[in-house]
This record gives sequence, C-alpha cells and structure tokens, in this order.
Amino acid sequence: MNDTATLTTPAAAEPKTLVEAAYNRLRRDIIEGVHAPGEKLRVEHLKDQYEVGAGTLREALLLLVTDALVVSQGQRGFRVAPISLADFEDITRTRVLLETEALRQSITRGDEAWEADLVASFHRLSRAEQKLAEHDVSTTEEWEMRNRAFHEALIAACPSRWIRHFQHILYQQSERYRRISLFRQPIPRDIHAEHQAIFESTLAHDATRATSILSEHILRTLDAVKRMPPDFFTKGGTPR
Amino acid sequence: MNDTATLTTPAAAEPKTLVEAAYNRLRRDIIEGVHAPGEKLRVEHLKDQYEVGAGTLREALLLLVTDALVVSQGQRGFRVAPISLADFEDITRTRVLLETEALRQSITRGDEAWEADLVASFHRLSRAEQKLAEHDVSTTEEWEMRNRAFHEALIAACPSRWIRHFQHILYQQSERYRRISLFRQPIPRDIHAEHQAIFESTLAHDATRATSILSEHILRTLDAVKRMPPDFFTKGGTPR
DNA sequence: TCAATACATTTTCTCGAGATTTTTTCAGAA
DNA sequence: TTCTGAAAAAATCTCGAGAAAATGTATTGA
Repeated sequence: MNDTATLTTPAAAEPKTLVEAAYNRLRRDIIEGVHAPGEKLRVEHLKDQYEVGAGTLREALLLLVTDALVVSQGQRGFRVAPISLADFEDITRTRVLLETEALRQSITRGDEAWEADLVASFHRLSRAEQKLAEHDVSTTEEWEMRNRAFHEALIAACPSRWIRHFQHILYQQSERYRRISLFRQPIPRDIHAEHQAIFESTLAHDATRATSILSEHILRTLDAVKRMPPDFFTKGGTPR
Repeated sequence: MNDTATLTTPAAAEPKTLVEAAYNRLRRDIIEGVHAPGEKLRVEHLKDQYEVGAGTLREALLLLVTDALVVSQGQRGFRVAPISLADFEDITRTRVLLETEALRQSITRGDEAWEADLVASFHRLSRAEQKLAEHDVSTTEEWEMRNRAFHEALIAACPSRWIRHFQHILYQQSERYRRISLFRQPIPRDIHAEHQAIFESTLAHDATRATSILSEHILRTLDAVKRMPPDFFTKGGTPR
C-alpha cells in the first residue's frame, strides 16, 4: 500500500520476516487477552510456542514495546503491559482529543475519494452490525475489524501523520480493554445508531456535530468499563 | 526514578544492558545529526563503532523505531528517519495541540511541589540563557537539556501519561530538526522573554494566556525552519 | 547502444550456545 | 517460627556463525 514507512507499524501489511510474523501473532494474542495483562513473557517458553529462535522472539517483543503492549524492565525480561481503570480513562480521553481534531481536519480537507472510501467502510460496518443484531456471534471478529476500519476511514483525510499514528496506537490500546472486558457481552448500546449519526454529519461536513457525537461515542465505552466489577482490574482481566 | 515503566522510554535513566547503552548512544547521534537523515544504518559497520555484537545493535535499532528516529524496511535493513518540511510542520502543530492541552491540565491540577519544580527549572534555564547571551557557545548543550527540562516541568502535573508520552516523542523529533538546522546559529529570537512570559502566566494560573504564548513559542520555530534554504531538506540536513 | 539475464558480492536475518544476572530454594541461626 | 544468607536453578542478555535475501556487476544477445 504505502512504501514510505515512516510512521506505519513495522509489519502493517503482510509479514516478510519471521520477526514481523511473530510480532503480529503476539500482538493479536495480547490484544485478545490470550496473554493476560501483567503476565510475564518468558522468551524460553514463547519461542517454542511461536516456533522461532530466542533472538527472533526477543526482537518481536521489542517491537511490541513500541505499541506499549509490552513493557521491558531492565534486566528482568518482558511483561504484558498492565491495565487499570486510570489508564483506560487516560487512553479514552486522549483518544477523544486526537480523534476529534483528526476528524475536524478530515472534514475540512477530505476530497471525493475520501468520501467514497468512507461510504464503503460504513456500509461494510453496517452489514456486520446487522448480523450482530441477529445474534450471529461468529461475526464479532469481523465487526472488530470493520469498526476499526471505519474509525480510520473517518480520519483518513487528516493530513497529520503523527495524529493518525498516535490515534492508531490508542485505538489498539482501547481495543485490548474492550476485548478483555466486554468480549462476550452482547453490545448493550445502539452502536449502529451512533455510527450512523457520526457518518451522516461527517458527510454533511458538519464538523461541530460530527466531533461532538464522536466524542460521546468514545466516552460511552469508558462508562461501560467503569461499570465493571471493582476488582476487575486488580485481577488483571478475564482470562479465557 | 519511577519504576512503573509503562510509558517511559526503555532506558530513561541509566542503561543497565548493552542494548540500552547502544540505544542511548545511537539516539544521541541521530538527534545531533551525526547520522544524517535518510542514511542507511548497516549493522555490520555500526557494531564495531558502538562496540557491541550484531544482534545487540539490531535490538537497539529496533528500539529506535519506537521513537520514529529509525525506520526499518522489511528485508532491507534500517535507515535514519528522513526529514522534510511537511514532517516538521506536522510535528510542530501536533506538539501545539498536545502541549497546550497538557499545560492547561497541568495548571488546573498542579500542586505546590509542581510549582516549586517549575520555578527551579526555569531558574536553571534562565542561567543557561544568560550565559548564551554572553556568547558562551560551550553551554549550548546544557541549554538544550534545560530547555527540555523546562518544557517537561511545565506539563509535569498533567495527569495524562499518554499525552506526556506523545509530547516526549514529538519534542525529541523537533529537537532533531532544531539541532540539524540551527545548531550553530546564534538564537535570533528573544527566547528568554518568551520563556519568562510562559513561566509567569503559568504560575499565575492564567491558562488561557499561558497556552497562547506557549503555542506561539512553539510555532515560531516552525517559521525559522521555513526560512531555511529550499534545498535544505532534499539534501538531508547539514552534515557535521 | 541498450536491455535482459546470470553471477558474485554484500547485507540482512536467523539460530543456538555461552556468560551474567535475577529469582528461587533451602539450610542454619536467632 | 521467622529471618538471614548462601547455593542452586532459571531466565535473560550477548555474541558469532550460517542461511536467506537484496544489491551490484558483468556478460550475452538483439
């Protein structure tokens, strides 16, 4: 897709090296909660599980530090980044700050190609939400992907690579929280209506309204997590 | 200093592993322009220069990808992140967005300890600027450190680790631009007056005024870089 | 002269083993 | 019983050599 890889995650497209492959698999497993928050990541064990050498796995773990999904502590190895309510609140509010600004710029600068892509990705998301409403649980994974694609399409016309880069990292973080906490719950809010409202006001170039709804949309997830049992974060999330 | 290393750069304090040591030295050299933007970073050559093994240097380079000071391209090795006017403009504007918000929160939430630290770091910066005004060029390095410390002290009371984290990365980036382009030039603007204005309005809890001046302060550097010769960025900066 | 293919060199990527460091275990003393 | 400290175990960090890939060069044919 793009070759100027200044600010794209190292292995955005398809992995060409073993490090990138291991990085992708590890990232997925961490976001999906296979490796619980705070869990120690022992190279000796993981290298067999992911079928790579020790050095290779180390490099993959180092790349995950970039995304703040893994923390490395001096001479004491690696650990899955811990979670906390305070951290999620921080992530959410910073996301609001960046994503609303990005959307504002996107609406101002977006051309027809951007609009077309946005329409397409909203359509794909709507279909997934339709299936989800019919209690077709198998499409949850697909919904996650399309939800992410929709949020990225909204701000795709924002000219700031840095804002998009930071947004990407924060979205990834919030996805981890969402999956760990709400994975199995049927989605209670009428998310589709929220998406539609964001979509329509964006297409209408109503930046004030669009950013306002997007802001509430993101913040609502925070309320949902706040309603989790109080001991949820101390226990490090729900294991599989 | 802090042990909860969730969002701190891996080797913030003193390096305890060879990887961190090499990472620190490499980062300094890139920021200071020893390795020019776009330059290819060959592991085989650099491992002798930095006196570590090949694998170790690879890991250090991977860590630098975190800071977006190095880009890795699939199977084609590492490169110093390129520079461009567009990128610097992006960095600067994003910095304004984050740093003003951080300052606003800092002013709201800051306690007496924060104020005391701020007074101290402003004092240290003032002394350095005094020496600089007396054409004592040897203190430029010290001024860089204290300028950074002052900007960090301003937002130290901002409760958002993520905003501070992103600000840290962006400051590092802009430092690279500033050093590559303006290192030898005597600083033309009356930066001390700007710093003093920011400092005083912050202490007075005048968030509107403080963020406004900070905003202009950061943007002024952009104007300075814009006045560089047009072929500056295509040539990849001024080598030593 | 130019283009295309094949070869040779360089560089990156990968792996396993040795050296340090951290963590755990366990015996002995207070 | 509880604490201390040393030895054992485990894990991390580091390094150099071999395999895979990319780049550069030369040769061949049109």
